[in-house]
Amino acid sequence: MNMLDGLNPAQRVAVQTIEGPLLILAGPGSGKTRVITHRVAYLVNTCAVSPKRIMAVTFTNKAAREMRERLHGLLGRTAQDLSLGTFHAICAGILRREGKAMGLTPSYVIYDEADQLSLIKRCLQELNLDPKRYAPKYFVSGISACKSQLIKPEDYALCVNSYIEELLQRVYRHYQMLLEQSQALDFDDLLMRTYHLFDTHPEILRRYQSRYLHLLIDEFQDTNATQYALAKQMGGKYRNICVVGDPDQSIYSWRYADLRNILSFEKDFPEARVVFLEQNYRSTMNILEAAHTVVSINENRKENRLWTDNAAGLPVRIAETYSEAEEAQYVVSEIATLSQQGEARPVDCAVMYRTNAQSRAIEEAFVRYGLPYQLVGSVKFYERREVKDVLAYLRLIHNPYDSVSLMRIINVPPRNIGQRTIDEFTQWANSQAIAPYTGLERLSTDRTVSPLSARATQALISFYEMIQPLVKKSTEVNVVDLLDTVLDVSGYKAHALSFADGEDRWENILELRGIAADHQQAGPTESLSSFLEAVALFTDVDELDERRDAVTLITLHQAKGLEFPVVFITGCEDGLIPLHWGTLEETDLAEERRLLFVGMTRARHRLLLTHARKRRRHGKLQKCQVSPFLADIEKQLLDRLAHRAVKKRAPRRDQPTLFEL
DNA sequence: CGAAAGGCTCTTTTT
DNA sequence: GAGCCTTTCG
Repeated sequence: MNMLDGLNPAQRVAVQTIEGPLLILAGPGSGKTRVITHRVAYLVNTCAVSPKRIMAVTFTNKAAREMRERLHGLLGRTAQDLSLGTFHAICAGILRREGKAMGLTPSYVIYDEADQLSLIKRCLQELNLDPKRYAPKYFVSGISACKSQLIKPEDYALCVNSYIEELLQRVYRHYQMLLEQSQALDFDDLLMRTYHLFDTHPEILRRYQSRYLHLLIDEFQDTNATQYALAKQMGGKYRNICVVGDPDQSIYSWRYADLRNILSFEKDFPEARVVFLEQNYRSTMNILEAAHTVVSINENRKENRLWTDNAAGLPVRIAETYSEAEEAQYVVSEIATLSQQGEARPVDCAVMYRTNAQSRAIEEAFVRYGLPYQLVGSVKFYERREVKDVLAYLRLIHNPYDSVSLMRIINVPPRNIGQRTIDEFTQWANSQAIAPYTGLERLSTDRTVSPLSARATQALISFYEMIQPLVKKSTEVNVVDLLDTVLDVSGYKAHALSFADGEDRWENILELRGIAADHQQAGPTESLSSFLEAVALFTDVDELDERRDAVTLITLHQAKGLEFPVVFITGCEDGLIPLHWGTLEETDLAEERRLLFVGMTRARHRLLLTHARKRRRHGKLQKCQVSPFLADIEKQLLDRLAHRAVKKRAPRRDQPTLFEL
């Protein structure tokens, strides 16, 4: 099969330019995915490059999985040999194999944001800082900012300018110390520590550099400085680095993605070739024009003028509603009508919003109408209490130094280890400069060292004596058996079931058990490891099920990379799009425009933008104005529906409510 | 010492 | 409106 079939000239150049650095600027709907997969297939089939020598980096796990599936179709079994995943997943693997060189155990655990937050709180406590005065979240994001730019605590010490920065420096240093003690890495560490591993161990870097003949990075506009530095390291030998992205779709600067990466790629690699993919195959001309207007207002853009052969299509609709409830009704009734008329099935439709909080009203309307829907990532599975608890047991068993997990479950279910006991115990462990688990170990060998009452000491020792045999067992049995034993021995099963919603909790635990069952390939330790790693890096977009005939409810951010025949963007109001909150931080209007651009360009045939006059926010009813971003769109592209007209289309809810806004 | 109830604050986007 | 923390009660 010829890998160039069905590609336009620009796409062919993007596939065939395999020597040296290459920048592919790919607008929305320009066949980017096709180009990337065909490029990899071209390298393997036509240029005889071994799949083992190709690394492709995607933004989400889902994108990685889909790419592997497509490549499996083009290449067959050998697609398994490609290194394909997110930066985080790839780095997690490298550190699993090579971390020993810098004192990292292969059973290290990955801390998610909740774990980070709880560790930060512990830092504040140990540094005698009042968490009410200094928001823990501030430190989480400050540390993340540092790590995204390869700034270590000692580097940061050099550029401290204010008291709060001084505090950040101290918290950062302490936090890193605790992470190390816990043999744990946060998301940013996965990247930063891989960079430092390569930086301090040239022999390891050389191995990876020599292995990867070709490097391909997707969604390059949303990479941070650390990720770019990693790419330069790994591609340093052959310089066959191909980056794909679109500056207009950069929407993660709040996560410290750095647009400069893509804007200055040509300066960093003067020999780079640049390919523009400007033909859009996805959207109607009206949709494309309207979306372009929104983003074209931005200054300092790299103009990428999209065009399409598609028909003008329907005008973009802007509909005003009275309240968010009416907005939701309108959306649902429009979808119901389209569905009845056979114009679109529910699965063809997506409802997008800026904040997750908005999904609630929409969801209610779907329930009321009995229309099937699929909510992406709102009640996050891996954030459920019971799921986190059970995972904490497994993590602790896998890596007993993991102090966050230990603290989480030491008294869950209740086993008479109260806050006071915990505080005194931690203080004692800290004074001995040992990890909490080591402290438990010591107490059990010699309880006379205990600073606590005999009763408290006994409770701690009992906990240790429950966990320790499980640690041994974890190297002998598979994940599912281990999980079953944990649920039994710890009393967690009974604990979960004892709640009013116990059945639901147990269901979730069983679901987790099912996921664990998928990881039983290798030996016990490896499968536990791979299960915990997969779980840590999993995100909610990953579970979007395209086979169900249901409407997708999704945030604008999560919608990146997806497409739907019919798209609703709700809450197109000043304050929501663009989002602005208290006085704390400034709104990046350019990024807000890009976000709306991303949302609009997800639509193939129909695009409907809705805004409400009144909306509940922060528990208060607020008056809302239409988003200023819509003002510049030319009138002939639009079909404006005033509130009165909307009301006729959106029949009243079939159940009476107490308060009509 | 631990559990339950009430008061408090804070509300963006996610690997 | 929700989750977190503190207070109160057992």
